[in-house]
Amino acid sequence: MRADTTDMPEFSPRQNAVLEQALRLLVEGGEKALTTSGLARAANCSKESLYKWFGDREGLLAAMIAHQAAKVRTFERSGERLTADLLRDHLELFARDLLEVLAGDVSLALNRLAIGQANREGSKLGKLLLEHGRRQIDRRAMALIDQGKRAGLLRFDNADAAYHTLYGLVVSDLHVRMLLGEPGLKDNARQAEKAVAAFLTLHGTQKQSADALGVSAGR
Amino acid sequence: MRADTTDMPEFSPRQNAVLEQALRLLVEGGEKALTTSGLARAANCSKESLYKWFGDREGLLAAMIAHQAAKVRTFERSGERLTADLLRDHLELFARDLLEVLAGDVSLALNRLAIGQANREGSKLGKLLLEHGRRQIDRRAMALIDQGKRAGLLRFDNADAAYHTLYGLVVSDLHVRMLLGEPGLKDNARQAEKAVAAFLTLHGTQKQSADALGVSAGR
DNA sequence: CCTTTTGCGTACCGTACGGTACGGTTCTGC
DNA sequence: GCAGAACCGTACCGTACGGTACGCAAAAGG
Repeated sequence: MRADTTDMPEFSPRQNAVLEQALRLLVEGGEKALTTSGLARAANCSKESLYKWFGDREGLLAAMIAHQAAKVRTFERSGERLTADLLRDHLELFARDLLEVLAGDVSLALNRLAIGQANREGSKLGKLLLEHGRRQIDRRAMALIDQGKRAGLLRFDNADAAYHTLYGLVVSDLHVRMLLGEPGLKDNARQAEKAVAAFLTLHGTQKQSADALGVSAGR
Repeated sequence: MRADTTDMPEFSPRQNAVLEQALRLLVEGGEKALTTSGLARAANCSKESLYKWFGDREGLLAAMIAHQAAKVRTFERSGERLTADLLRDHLELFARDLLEVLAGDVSLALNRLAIGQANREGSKLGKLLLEHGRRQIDRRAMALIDQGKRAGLLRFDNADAAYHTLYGLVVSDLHVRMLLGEPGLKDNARQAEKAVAAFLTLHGTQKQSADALGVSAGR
């Protein structure tokens, strides 16, 4: 067992197919639909193999999280020079991607699963989900924010706090609402626009037009 | 059965005591610890009584939410004239209260319960929790924000959007993180300060000192 | 005083889960 | 071609849950 750098356990293709079925069951029917017998039936494998591969049920859940995290890769092309417009575009793209990811079926199902399991102490699922699922998108945003500061387009003391501000402006309580079963937004792009405009008002160095802040036509 | 105005079912004292025990079990051991047998044993009542009072398990959960919501009452003293400083104080008090409520044991446990149950269709728990648990605090904030606008201290198009902005600035992703098992903030008051400062920068009519925005010492 | 209601404690039932064991089959390495 | 591993399908076990039924004590009501 190596250090915790970037060693994905990387399951076999067969195991990945099984994990895919597991995710499907979880998305379709929630935690109660994800039983060992049901998964074995759906994936055409034996329960014995499940226990051999993943240890026990919690190991299976952890493997599902790792498997899903491995699928979501975020590109990091940060070569170009930043202008104010470019920064805004990238921030809005990030915001849209964030909203899309959070509203995804699999993401919601896994978060519900981990949250439902987060009461008793020995539940590493929550931590696992935060680390694996969030690290990618966090790093992308932090890189973008840092770049904006180095380019003189953003100002802040604490990059972490600035990122949390951006996150809050973009997501607000939408994530929890969706986790509780409410439908998502009708227009992610509009929400992204307004959130980024507010963020630039707070942390941008250039005067903002404040158009998208609240002085536009109907809601 | 009347209209859905404000008619709490209002359980008997005995039933309230049972619901209190149910909440205790839920907080201590999560959903899996809240079994009918366990509750009957803990509350010194019979399973038959449980089913007679609450119908079935979901009815019990709904009753728990209603019972908890009935305990959290928010005061609405809105007589005094608002000044800028007073508005800021009230906003910060609201933010601190919001953070405190969200971080509460019972709130977290009930949210985890409803979220874990929110996958399959027939789960009214999520909606119930949002309506009962959120309505009080939402109305308090909306009243405050409206008052601020009427006093000429705030400007915005859409009070709802402005409230969501405030909520996002205060809470960010903290709620989800706590639901996943992370510990809460060390200093709610500081977070409330910074969030309200940012909110006033966005929607206040007076120049903000920007002191608490990010140019202060330490993280 | 007697009757009716309410509710406690316990036992019970059907079901479904997590986890294990076993026989038979396919795949793999030599 | 053959031995051994991997694996599938199924059966099995213990347990624990949701929900129901029953017997009996205590309170409510007349």
